[in-house]
Amino acid sequence: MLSLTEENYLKAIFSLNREVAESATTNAIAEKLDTKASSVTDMMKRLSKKDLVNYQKYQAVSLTKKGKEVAISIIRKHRLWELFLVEKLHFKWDEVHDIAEQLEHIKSTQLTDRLDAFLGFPDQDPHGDPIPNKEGQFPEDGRTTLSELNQKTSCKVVGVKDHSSSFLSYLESMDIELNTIIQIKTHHAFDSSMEILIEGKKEAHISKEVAQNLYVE
Amino acid sequence: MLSLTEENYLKAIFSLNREVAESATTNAIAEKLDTKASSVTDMMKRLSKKDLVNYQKYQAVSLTKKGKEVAISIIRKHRLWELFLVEKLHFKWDEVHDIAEQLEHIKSTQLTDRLDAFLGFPDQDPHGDPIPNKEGQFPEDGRTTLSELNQKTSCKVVGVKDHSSSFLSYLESMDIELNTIIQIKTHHAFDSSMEILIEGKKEAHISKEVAQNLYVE
DNA sequence: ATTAATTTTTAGACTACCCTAAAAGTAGTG
DNA sequence: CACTACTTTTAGGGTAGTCTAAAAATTAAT
Ligand SMILES: [Mn+2]
Ligand SMILES: [Mn+2]
Ligand SMILES: [Mn+2]
Ligand SMILES: [Mn+2]
Repeated sequence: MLSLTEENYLKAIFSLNREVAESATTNAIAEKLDTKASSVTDMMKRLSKKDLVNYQKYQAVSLTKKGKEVAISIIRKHRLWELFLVEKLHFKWDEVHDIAEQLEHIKSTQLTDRLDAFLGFPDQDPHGDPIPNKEGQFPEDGRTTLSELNQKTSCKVVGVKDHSSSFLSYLESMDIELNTIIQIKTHHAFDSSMEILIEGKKEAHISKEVAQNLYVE
Repeated sequence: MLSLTEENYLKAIFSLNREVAESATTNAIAEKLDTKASSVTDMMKRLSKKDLVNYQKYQAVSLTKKGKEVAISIIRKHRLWELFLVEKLHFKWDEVHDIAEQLEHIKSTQLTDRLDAFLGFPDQDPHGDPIPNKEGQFPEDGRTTLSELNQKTSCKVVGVKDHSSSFLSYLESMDIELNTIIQIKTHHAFDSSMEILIEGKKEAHISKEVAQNLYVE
Protein backbone atom coordinates (compact mmCIF):
# COMPACT_ATOMS: atom_id res chain seq x y z
CA MET A 1 0.00 0.00 0.00
CA LEU A 2 1.42 3.36 -1.01
CA SER A 3 1.43 6.44 1.16
CA LEU A 4 -0.12 9.73 0.12
CA THR A 5 3.37 11.17 -0.20
CA GLU A 6 4.60 8.43 -2.49
CA GLU A 7 1.52 8.84 -4.66
CA ASN A 8 2.18 12.55 -5.01
CA TYR A 9 5.75 11.93 -6.12
CA LEU A 10 4.58 9.49 -8.78
CA LYS A 11 1.98 11.92 -10.03
CA ALA A 12 4.56 14.72 -10.23
CA ILE A 13 7.01 12.58 -12.19
CA PHE A 14 4.27 11.47 -14.54
CA SER A 15 3.18 14.98 -15.37
CA LEU A 16 6.76 16.26 -15.83
CA ASN A 17 7.57 13.47 -18.26
CA ARG A 18 4.26 13.94 -20.03
CA GLU A 19 5.11 17.51 -20.91
CA VAL A 20 8.78 17.05 -21.81
CA ALA A 21 10.56 13.69 -21.86
CA GLU A 22 13.61 13.33 -19.61
CA SER A 23 12.51 16.34 -17.60
CA ALA A 24 11.91 14.66 -14.26
CA THR A 25 15.15 15.77 -12.67
CA THR A 26 15.68 15.96 -8.94
CA ASN A 27 15.31 19.72 -8.95
CA ALA A 28 12.22 19.75 -11.15
CA ILE A 29 10.45 17.28 -8.89
CA ALA A 30 11.44 19.23 -5.80
CA GLU A 31 10.07 22.41 -7.34
CA LYS A 32 6.81 20.78 -8.34
CA LEU A 33 6.20 19.30 -4.92
CA ASP A 34 7.51 22.31 -3.04
CA THR A 35 10.17 20.34 -1.23
CA LYS A 36 13.98 20.10 -1.28
CA ALA A 37 16.25 18.26 -3.71
CA SER A 38 17.72 16.15 -0.94
CA SER A 39 14.27 14.92 0.03
CA VAL A 40 13.63 13.93 -3.55
CA THR A 41 16.83 11.90 -3.78
CA ASP A 42 15.80 10.16 -0.61
CA MET A 43 12.38 9.30 -1.98
CA MET A 44 13.71 8.18 -5.36
CA LYS A 45 15.77 5.54 -3.63
CA ARG A 46 12.73 4.25 -1.84
CA LEU A 47 10.46 4.30 -4.90
CA SER A 48 13.17 2.60 -6.88
CA LYS A 49 13.42 -0.18 -4.32
CA LYS A 50 9.65 -0.66 -4.69
CA ASP A 51 10.05 -0.86 -8.44
CA LEU A 52 7.97 2.24 -9.10
CA VAL A 53 10.65 4.40 -10.74
CA ASN A 54 13.82 3.85 -12.73
CA TYR A 55 16.44 5.78 -10.85
CA GLN A 56 20.14 6.15 -11.49
CA LYS A 57 22.29 8.63 -9.66
CA TYR A 58 22.54 12.00 -11.38
CA GLN A 59 20.04 11.06 -14.07
CA ALA A 60 16.48 12.09 -14.84
CA VAL A 61 14.04 9.57 -13.43
CA SER A 62 11.22 7.72 -15.22
CA LEU A 63 8.28 5.65 -14.07
CA THR A 64 8.16 1.88 -14.37
CA LYS A 65 5.05 0.20 -15.73
CA LYS A 66 3.79 -0.21 -12.19
CA GLY A 67 4.59 3.41 -11.35
CA LYS A 68 2.79 4.62 -14.43
CA GLU A 69 -0.30 2.62 -13.53
CA VAL A 70 -0.43 4.15 -10.08
CA ALA A 71 0.07 7.68 -11.42
CA ILE A 72 -2.69 7.28 -13.97
CA SER A 73 -5.08 5.90 -11.40
CA ILE A 74 -4.46 8.94 -9.19
CA ILE A 75 -5.08 11.27 -12.12
CA ARG A 76 -8.24 9.36 -12.96
CA LYS A 77 -9.50 9.76 -9.43
CA HIS A 78 -8.52 13.42 -9.27
CA ARG A 79 -10.45 14.25 -12.41
CA LEU A 80 -13.50 12.17 -11.59
CA TRP A 81 -13.78 13.85 -8.20
CA GLU A 82 -13.36 17.28 -9.75
CA LEU A 83 -16.20 16.55 -12.13
CA PHE A 84 -18.32 15.23 -9.28
CA LEU A 85 -17.74 18.41 -7.30
CA VAL A 86 -18.73 20.62 -10.21
CA GLU A 87 -21.60 18.57 -11.62
CA LYS A 88 -23.23 17.24 -8.50
CA LEU A 89 -22.21 19.61 -5.73
CA HIS A 90 -22.20 22.76 -7.87
CA PHE A 91 -18.71 23.95 -7.09
CA LYS A 92 -17.11 26.31 -9.57
CA TRP A 93 -14.22 25.03 -11.67
CA ASP A 94 -11.65 27.10 -9.84
CA GLU A 95 -12.70 25.74 -6.43
CA VAL A 96 -12.27 22.03 -6.93
CA HIS A 97 -8.58 21.35 -7.38
CA ASP A 98 -7.50 21.44 -3.74
CA ILE A 99 -10.34 19.23 -2.58
CA ALA A 100 -9.58 16.77 -5.38
CA GLU A 101 -5.94 16.72 -4.24
CA GLN A 102 -7.24 15.10 -1.07
CA LEU A 103 -9.92 12.88 -2.59
CA GLU A 104 -7.56 11.42 -5.20
CA HIS A 105 -5.84 9.44 -2.45
CA ILE A 106 -8.91 7.52 -1.28
CA LYS A 107 -8.22 3.85 -1.84
CA SER A 108 -11.11 1.84 -3.24
CA THR A 109 -11.31 0.65 -6.80
CA GLN A 110 -15.00 -0.01 -6.32
CA LEU A 111 -15.58 3.55 -5.24
CA THR A 112 -13.75 4.95 -8.24
CA ASP A 113 -15.62 2.78 -10.68
CA ARG A 114 -18.99 3.55 -9.18
CA LEU A 115 -18.24 7.23 -9.17
CA ASP A 116 -17.30 6.88 -12.82
CA ALA A 117 -20.66 5.22 -13.54
CA PHE A 118 -22.55 7.78 -11.44
CA LEU A 119 -21.06 10.51 -13.63
CA GLY A 120 -21.90 8.62 -16.83
CA PHE A 121 -18.38 7.48 -17.74
CA PRO A 122 -17.21 10.98 -18.66
CA ASP A 123 -14.06 11.54 -20.68
CA GLN A 124 -13.29 15.07 -19.63
CA ASP A 125 -12.98 16.79 -16.28
CA PRO A 126 -14.38 20.29 -15.66
CA HIS A 127 -11.19 21.85 -17.01
CA GLY A 128 -11.43 19.90 -20.24
CA ASP A 129 -8.68 17.44 -19.28
CA PRO A 130 -9.01 13.84 -20.43
CA ILE A 131 -10.09 11.27 -17.83
CA PRO A 132 -8.35 7.92 -18.28
CA ASN A 133 -10.66 4.91 -18.18
CA LYS A 134 -10.53 1.92 -15.85
CA GLU A 135 -7.81 0.38 -18.01
CA GLY A 136 -5.69 3.50 -17.80
CA GLN A 137 -6.23 4.64 -21.37
CA PHE A 138 -6.59 8.32 -22.06
CA PRO A 139 -9.35 9.27 -24.50
CA GLU A 140 -8.06 10.75 -27.76
CA ASP A 141 -7.47 14.42 -27.39
CA GLY A 142 -7.10 16.47 -30.57
CA ARG A 143 -7.74 19.77 -28.85
CA THR A 144 -7.15 23.17 -30.41
CA THR A 145 -6.21 26.31 -28.52
CA LEU A 146 -7.88 29.61 -29.27
CA SER A 147 -4.52 30.99 -30.43
CA GLU A 148 -4.50 28.59 -33.38
CA LEU A 149 -7.67 30.04 -34.91
CA ASN A 150 -8.01 32.79 -37.53
CA GLN A 151 -9.92 36.06 -37.50
CA LYS A 152 -13.68 36.07 -38.03
CA THR A 153 -14.10 32.54 -36.73
CA SER A 154 -16.34 31.48 -33.89
CA CYS A 155 -15.76 28.77 -31.31
CA LYS A 156 -16.76 27.29 -27.98
CA VAL A 157 -14.59 27.00 -24.88
CA VAL A 158 -14.03 23.34 -23.99
CA GLY A 159 -11.15 23.54 -21.54
CA VAL A 160 -8.08 25.25 -20.15
CA LYS A 161 -4.43 24.30 -20.33
CA ASP A 162 -3.36 26.36 -17.32
CA HIS A 163 -5.33 25.29 -14.24
CA SER A 164 -4.04 27.91 -11.85
CA SER A 165 -6.62 29.53 -9.69
CA SER A 166 -5.41 32.93 -10.90
CA PHE A 167 -6.10 32.05 -14.52
CA LEU A 168 -9.47 30.52 -13.74
CA SER A 169 -10.66 33.49 -11.77
CA TYR A 170 -9.39 35.82 -14.48
CA LEU A 171 -11.65 33.91 -16.89
CA GLU A 172 -14.47 34.10 -14.39
CA SER A 173 -14.09 37.89 -14.29
CA MET A 174 -14.32 37.98 -18.08
CA ASP A 175 -17.45 35.80 -18.01
CA ILE A 176 -15.65 33.04 -19.83
CA GLU A 177 -16.51 29.55 -18.68
CA LEU A 178 -16.97 26.07 -20.11
CA ASN A 179 -19.18 26.26 -23.24
CA THR A 180 -18.86 30.03 -23.62
CA ILE A 181 -19.06 31.11 -27.28
CA ILE A 182 -16.20 33.30 -28.46
CA GLN A 183 -15.95 35.12 -31.79
CA ILE A 184 -12.55 36.32 -32.93
CA LYS A 185 -12.85 39.80 -34.39
CA THR A 186 -9.18 40.64 -34.88
CA HIS A 187 -6.06 38.52 -34.45
CA HIS A 188 -3.12 40.94 -34.19
CA ALA A 189 -0.09 39.50 -35.91
CA PHE A 190 2.63 41.41 -34.08
CA ASP A 191 1.89 40.22 -30.54
CA SER A 192 -0.67 37.47 -31.20
CA SER A 193 -3.23 39.22 -29.03
CA MET A 194 -6.90 39.21 -29.98
CA GLU A 195 -10.04 41.28 -29.97
CA ILE A 196 -12.90 38.94 -29.16
CA LEU A 197 -16.64 38.98 -28.58
CA ILE A 198 -17.83 36.93 -25.61
CA GLU A 199 -21.24 35.27 -25.90
CA GLY A 200 -22.11 37.78 -28.62
CA LYS A 201 -22.33 40.47 -25.98
CA LYS A 202 -19.10 41.62 -24.44
CA GLU A 203 -16.01 42.81 -26.29
CA ALA A 204 -12.59 42.15 -24.86
CA HIS A 205 -8.91 42.18 -25.61
CA ILE A 206 -6.95 39.10 -24.62
CA SER A 207 -3.23 38.45 -24.70
CA LYS A 208 -1.38 35.67 -26.49
CA GLU A 209 -0.87 33.90 -23.15
CA VAL A 210 -4.58 33.73 -22.52
CA ALA A 211 -5.37 32.51 -26.05
CA GLN A 212 -2.75 29.77 -25.78
CA ASN A 213 -4.28 28.43 -22.61
CA LEU A 214 -7.86 28.16 -23.80
CA TYR A 215 -9.02 24.98 -25.52
CA VAL A 216 -11.83 25.56 -28.02
CA GLU A 217 -13.68 23.80 -30.78
CA MET B 1 -4.49 21.44 11.25
CA LEU B 2 -4.90 17.99 12.73
CA SER B 3 -3.45 14.80 11.34
CA LEU B 4 -5.52 11.81 10.39
CA THR B 5 -4.07 9.96 13.37
CA GLU B 6 -5.02 12.67 15.84
CA GLU B 7 -8.53 12.75 14.43
CA ASN B 8 -8.90 9.02 14.89
CA TYR B 9 -7.82 9.25 18.52
CA LEU B 10 -10.40 11.97 19.18
CA LYS B 11 -13.12 9.95 17.53
CA ALA B 12 -12.22 6.87 19.56
CA ILE B 13 -12.30 8.79 22.85
CA PHE B 14 -15.62 10.36 21.92
CA SER B 15 -17.29 7.06 21.21
CA LEU B 16 -15.90 5.38 24.33
CA ASN B 17 -17.17 8.17 26.55
CA ARG B 18 -20.48 8.22 24.73
CA GLU B 19 -21.18 4.61 25.67
CA VAL B 20 -19.90 4.66 29.24
CA ALA B 21 -18.60 7.77 31.01
CA GLU B 22 -15.02 7.61 32.31
CA SER B 23 -14.31 4.66 30.09
CA ALA B 24 -11.63 6.22 27.88
CA THR B 25 -8.70 4.62 29.62
CA THR B 26 -5.32 4.14 28.02
CA ASN B 27 -5.95 0.46 27.43
CA ALA B 28 -9.46 0.97 26.05
CA ILE B 29 -8.23 3.51 23.55
CA ALA B 30 -5.34 1.28 22.53
CA GLU B 31 -7.71 -1.60 21.99
CA LYS B 32 -10.13 0.47 19.94
CA LEU B 33 -7.42 1.81 17.66
CA ASP B 34 -5.51 -1.45 17.51
CA THR B 35 -2.34 0.05 18.89
CA LYS B 36 -0.31 -0.17 22.09
CA ALA B 37 -0.92 1.51 25.44
CA SER B 38 2.44 3.26 25.30
CA SER B 39 1.54 4.88 22.00
CA VAL B 40 -1.69 6.12 23.52
CA THR B 41 0.07 7.72 26.48
CA ASP B 42 2.38 9.44 24.03
CA MET B 43 -0.49 10.78 21.97
CA MET B 44 -2.49 11.90 25.02
CA LYS B 45 0.37 14.16 25.99
CA ARG B 46 0.39 15.75 22.56
CA LEU B 47 -3.39 16.14 22.34
CA SER B 48 -3.39 17.59 25.81
CA LYS B 49 -0.80 20.19 24.81
CA LYS B 50 -3.07 21.14 21.92
CA ASP B 51 -5.99 21.50 24.32
CA LEU B 52 -8.01 18.73 22.73
CA VAL B 53 -8.18 16.34 25.69
CA ASN B 54 -8.07 16.60 29.46
CA TYR B 55 -5.32 14.25 30.47
CA GLN B 56 -3.90 13.46 33.85
CA LYS B 57 -1.52 10.62 34.43
CA TYR B 58 -3.19 7.35 35.32
CA GLN B 59 -6.68 8.75 34.81
CA ALA B 60 -9.36 8.23 32.20
CA VAL B 61 -9.20 10.95 29.60
CA SER B 62 -12.00 13.23 28.36
CA LEU B 63 -12.39 15.60 25.43
CA THR B 64 -12.26 19.36 25.79
CA LYS B 65 -14.89 21.51 24.07
CA LYS B 66 -12.54 21.86 21.11
CA GLY B 67 -11.82 18.14 21.05
CA LYS B 68 -15.51 17.33 21.14
CA GLU B 69 -16.18 19.64 18.23
CA VAL B 70 -13.56 17.95 16.11
CA ALA B 71 -14.82 14.47 17.01
CA ILE B 72 -18.39 15.37 16.13
CA SER B 73 -17.38 16.87 12.82
CA ILE B 74 -15.55 13.65 11.93
CA ILE B 75 -18.60 11.60 12.84
CA ARG B 76 -20.79 13.93 10.80
CA LYS B 77 -18.56 13.46 7.78
CA HIS B 78 -18.33 9.72 8.28
CA ARG B 79 -22.11 9.32 8.33
CA LEU B 80 -22.80 11.70 5.48
CA TRP B 81 -20.32 9.86 3.28
CA GLU B 82 -21.80 6.50 4.25
CA LEU B 83 -25.23 7.71 3.23
CA PHE B 84 -23.84 9.09 -0.03
CA LEU B 85 -22.25 5.75 -0.82
CA VAL B 86 -25.47 3.86 -0.21
CA GLU B 87 -27.97 6.32 -1.68
CA LYS B 88 -26.06 7.63 -4.67
CA LEU B 89 -23.48 4.99 -5.49
CA HIS B 90 -25.65 2.01 -4.53
CA PHE B 91 -23.26 0.35 -2.13
CA LYS B 92 -24.74 -2.05 0.39
CA TRP B 93 -24.80 -0.97 4.03
CA ASP B 94 -22.13 -3.45 5.04
CA GLU B 95 -19.68 -2.19 2.42
CA VAL B 96 -19.43 1.48 3.28
CA HIS B 97 -17.72 1.75 6.64
CA ASP B 98 -14.13 1.30 5.56
CA ILE B 99 -14.41 3.75 2.70
CA ALA B 100 -16.06 6.28 5.02
CA GLU B 101 -13.14 5.83 7.43
CA GLN B 102 -10.99 7.38 4.73
CA LEU B 103 -13.45 9.99 3.48
CA GLU B 104 -14.18 11.31 6.97
CA HIS B 105 -10.72 12.91 7.02
CA ILE B 106 -11.17 15.11 3.95
CA LYS B 107 -10.82 18.70 5.08
CA SER B 108 -13.31 21.13 3.57
CA THR B 109 -16.26 22.55 5.43
CA GLN B 110 -17.76 23.61 2.12
CA LEU B 111 -17.58 20.08 0.82
CA THR B 112 -19.27 18.66 3.91
CA ASP B 113 -22.06 21.20 3.81
CA ARG B 114 -22.71 20.75 0.13
CA LEU B 115 -22.73 17.00 0.52
CA ASP B 116 -25.25 17.47 3.32
CA ALA B 117 -27.45 19.56 1.03
CA PHE B 118 -27.02 17.12 -1.86
CA LEU B 119 -28.37 14.38 0.39
CA GLY B 120 -31.28 16.54 1.55
CA PHE B 121 -30.01 17.31 5.08
CA PRO B 122 -30.56 13.76 6.32
CA ASP B 123 -30.60 12.96 10.01
CA GLN B 124 -29.75 9.30 9.83
CA ASP B 125 -27.00 7.33 8.15
CA PRO B 126 -27.65 3.99 6.42
CA HIS B 127 -27.25 2.14 9.72
CA GLY B 128 -29.84 4.32 11.42
CA ASP B 129 -27.26 6.37 13.34
CA PRO B 130 -27.98 10.05 13.92
CA ILE B 131 -26.08 12.57 11.79
CA PRO B 132 -25.11 15.70 13.71
CA ASN B 133 -25.92 18.94 11.93
CA LYS B 134 -23.55 21.75 10.96
CA GLU B 135 -23.69 23.07 14.52
CA GLY B 136 -22.76 19.71 15.97
CA GLN B 137 -26.19 18.88 17.38
CA PHE B 138 -27.39 15.31 17.22
CA PRO B 139 -31.02 14.85 16.17
CA GLU B 140 -33.20 13.44 18.93
CA ASP B 141 -33.03 9.70 18.97
CA GLY B 142 -35.70 7.83 20.88
CA ARG B 143 -35.01 4.54 19.20
CA THR B 144 -36.38 1.22 20.33
CA THR B 145 -34.68 -2.12 19.89
CA LEU B 146 -36.58 -5.16 18.70
CA SER B 147 -35.87 -6.83 22.06
CA GLU B 148 -38.04 -4.27 23.85
CA LEU B 149 -41.21 -5.26 21.98
CA ASN B 150 -43.90 -7.79 22.99
CA GLN B 151 -45.30 -10.78 21.17
CA LYS B 152 -47.77 -10.35 18.34
CA THR B 153 -46.53 -6.89 17.50
CA SER B 154 -45.23 -5.77 14.13
CA CYS B 155 -42.46 -3.29 13.37
CA LYS B 156 -40.07 -1.93 10.75
CA VAL B 157 -36.27 -2.08 10.87
CA VAL B 158 -34.79 1.42 11.06
CA GLY B 159 -31.21 0.75 12.09
CA VAL B 160 -28.60 -1.39 13.79
CA LYS B 161 -26.65 -0.88 16.98
CA ASP B 162 -23.81 -3.21 16.08
CA HIS B 163 -22.19 -2.14 12.81
CA SER B 164 -19.82 -5.02 12.41
CA SER B 165 -19.59 -6.47 8.98
CA SER B 166 -20.34 -9.89 10.43
CA PHE B 167 -23.65 -8.72 11.93
CA LEU B 168 -24.63 -6.87 8.78
CA SER B 169 -23.99 -9.80 6.52
CA TYR B 170 -25.84 -12.08 8.94
CA LEU B 171 -28.84 -9.78 8.51
CA GLU B 172 -28.29 -9.81 4.77
CA SER B 173 -28.46 -13.61 4.79
CA MET B 174 -31.77 -13.43 6.70
CA ASP B 175 -33.13 -10.91 4.16
CA ILE B 176 -33.36 -8.27 6.85
CA GLU B 177 -32.45 -4.79 5.70
CA LEU B 178 -33.49 -1.19 6.31
CA ASN B 179 -37.32 -0.94 6.22
CA THR B 180 -37.89 -4.66 6.44
CA ILE B 181 -41.17 -5.50 8.24
CA ILE B 182 -40.86 -7.92 11.13
CA GLN B 183 -43.71 -9.55 13.07
CA ILE B 184 -42.96 -11.04 16.45
CA LYS B 185 -44.72 -14.36 16.80
CA THR B 186 -43.23 -15.57 20.07
CA HIS B 187 -40.94 -13.88 22.57
CA HIS B 188 -39.43 -16.62 24.71
CA ALA B 189 -39.03 -15.43 28.26
CA PHE B 190 -36.26 -17.77 29.41
CA ASP B 191 -33.56 -16.75 26.89
CA SER B 192 -35.19 -13.68 25.33
CA SER B 193 -34.97 -15.24 21.89
CA MET B 194 -37.75 -14.76 19.34
CA GLU B 195 -39.70 -16.45 16.59
CA ILE B 196 -40.32 -13.85 13.93
CA LEU B 197 -41.86 -13.49 10.49
CA ILE B 198 -39.80 -11.52 7.99
CA GLU B 199 -41.69 -9.46 5.41
CA GLY B 200 -44.71 -11.67 6.05
CA LYS B 201 -42.95 -14.49 4.24
CA LYS B 202 -40.06 -16.10 6.01
CA GLU B 203 -40.04 -17.52 9.52
CA ALA B 204 -36.93 -17.35 11.61
CA HIS B 205 -35.55 -17.75 15.09
CA ILE B 206 -33.32 -14.98 16.36
CA SER B 207 -31.29 -14.74 19.53
CA LYS B 208 -31.43 -12.09 22.23
CA GLU B 209 -28.17 -10.60 20.93
CA VAL B 210 -29.65 -10.04 17.50
CA ALA B 211 -32.87 -8.52 18.86
CA GLN B 212 -30.91 -6.14 21.05
CA ASN B 213 -28.95 -4.82 18.11
CA LEU B 214 -31.86 -4.07 15.80
CA TYR B 215 -33.53 -0.68 15.97
CA VAL B 216 -37.21 -0.77 14.98
CA GLU B 217 -40.32 1.35 15.07
C1' DA C 1 -1.41 -3.79 55.70
C1' DT C 2 1.39 -6.43 52.75
C1' DT C 3 1.60 -8.75 48.71
C1' DA C 4 0.13 -9.81 44.08
C1' DA C 5 -2.01 -8.62 39.68
C1' DT C 6 -3.04 -5.20 36.50
C1' DT C 7 -2.62 -0.81 34.31
C1' DT C 8 -0.02 2.95 32.90
C1' DT C 9 4.09 5.38 32.04
C1' DT C 10 8.95 5.84 30.77
C1' DA C 11 13.12 4.69 28.24
C1' DG C 12 15.09 3.65 24.15
C1' DA C 13 14.80 2.45 19.50
C1' DC C 14 12.77 2.28 14.69
C1' DT C 15 10.56 4.07 10.10
C1' DA C 16 8.83 7.67 7.02
C1' DC C 17 9.52 11.97 5.67
C1' DC C 18 11.65 16.34 5.82
C1' DC C 19 15.49 19.81 6.45
C1' DT C 20 20.39 22.27 6.22
C1' DA C 21 25.08 22.24 5.13
C1' DA C 22 28.81 20.16 3.03
C1' DA C 23 30.79 17.09 -0.42
C1' DA C 24 30.86 15.22 -4.92
C1' DG C 25 29.59 14.95 -9.64
C1' DT C 26 28.43 17.09 -14.24
C1' DA C 27 28.71 20.58 -17.77
C1' DG C 28 30.09 24.66 -19.85
C1' DT C 29 33.90 28.06 -20.98
C1' DG C 30 38.23 29.91 -22.07
C1' DC D 1 42.67 20.96 -19.66
C1' DA D 2 41.59 23.60 -15.82
C1' DC D 3 38.21 26.51 -13.70
C1' DT D 4 33.62 27.79 -12.65
C1' DA D 5 28.68 27.29 -12.16
C1' DC D 6 25.21 24.37 -11.30
C1' DT D 7 22.98 20.04 -9.89
C1' DT D 8 22.74 16.16 -7.14
C1' DT D 9 23.95 13.34 -3.40
C1' DT D 10 25.54 12.42 1.31
C1' DA D 11 25.86 13.24 6.19
C1' DG D 12 23.64 14.32 10.12
C1' DG D 13 19.73 15.64 12.47
C1' DG D 14 14.47 16.71 13.53
C1' DT D 15 9.36 15.43 14.21
C1' DA D 16 5.30 12.28 14.16
C1' DG D 17 4.00 8.09 15.19
C1' DT D 18 4.93 3.43 16.38
C1' DC D 19 6.96 -0.58 19.13
C1' DT D 20 9.17 -3.58 23.13
C1' DA D 21 10.82 -4.02 27.59
C1' DA D 22 11.28 -2.31 32.03
C1' DA D 23 9.86 0.74 35.84
C1' DA D 24 6.27 2.91 38.47
C1' DA D 25 1.64 3.54 40.00
C1' DT D 26 -2.87 1.84 40.97
C1' DT D 27 -6.15 -1.65 42.26
C1' DA D 28 -7.38 -6.13 44.07
C1' DA D 29 -6.62 -9.94 47.13
C1' DT D 30 -5.01 -12.14 51.03
MN1 LIG E 1 -7.02 19.61 -10.68
MN1 LIG F 1 -2.19 14.79 -4.17
MN1 LIG G 1 -19.45 3.49 9.91
MN1 LIG H 1 -10.81 7.29 10.68
